[in-house]
Amino acid sequence: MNYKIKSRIWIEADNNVFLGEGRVRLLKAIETNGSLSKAAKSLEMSYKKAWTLLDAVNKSATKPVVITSIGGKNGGGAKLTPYGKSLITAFDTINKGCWKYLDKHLDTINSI
Amino acid sequence: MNYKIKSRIWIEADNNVFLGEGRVRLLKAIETNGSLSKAAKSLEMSYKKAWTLLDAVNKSATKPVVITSIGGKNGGGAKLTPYGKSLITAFDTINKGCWKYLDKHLDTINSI
DNA sequence: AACCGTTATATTTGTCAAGAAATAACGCTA
DNA sequence: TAGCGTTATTTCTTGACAAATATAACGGTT
Repeated sequence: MNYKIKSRIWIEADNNVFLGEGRVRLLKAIETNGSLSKAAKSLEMSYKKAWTLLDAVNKSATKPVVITSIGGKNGGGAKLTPYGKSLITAFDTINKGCWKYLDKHLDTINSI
Repeated sequence: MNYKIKSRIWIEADNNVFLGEGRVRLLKAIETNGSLSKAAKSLEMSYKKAWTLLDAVNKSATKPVVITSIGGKNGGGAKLTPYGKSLITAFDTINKGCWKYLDKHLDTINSI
């Protein structure tokens, strides 16, 4: 049997979790749907859970990541800032690089 | 403020977690103490939790990792096999390399 | 002013995992 | 055979986290 190496990476700010895989997934869904409630639905997650995650992201970020608005033509919405989009890209790049590194070193384990 | 990137890696066998940071810490304590109960005490962990962890490791390993014995001169004990020792070393090496990789790419985040 | 689809928030309920405690089994020693 | 220090296992409790529910607030539209 062969082993597999898995990993989780996350970004902390001031000892609080700022961005992780789940939060990035949520940000991507917000970008796609333009609204927090639709994003939550698309991820089969409760609105409250999504809201709590997003709140945590916004509270620990150094610059705005998502802009939300209440009321108006379509009831409101949520939109990523350019900073938010850059964060997603950077996170994904680093994460994929990490997987690649681990894949490269898997034989260290399997050949013991 | 600067962000930090953190990570967790673990090894899976057949879709079950086999080795992670906590289990490696336990294996190291077993190596040091020669007994599971003493290892648990040194990590301020209940004996049962330690036993459950070790049981999971032994069940998903392809070769014996720890040999335990009941009764006898000193009541029994737990001892790492050479395979177990090699696993610890390999895990630590890969883990440190992963941290190094992430450190190297942290500025990607901080410079956005 | 009533309505709609949002964001925002509090409260309650349910679930699951960690922890504690108790007990059995084992094999050497004296 | 009684005692000792282990490993091994079951049962019960507790506490934290997840989920569900309810409600308020907002600002355009009709």
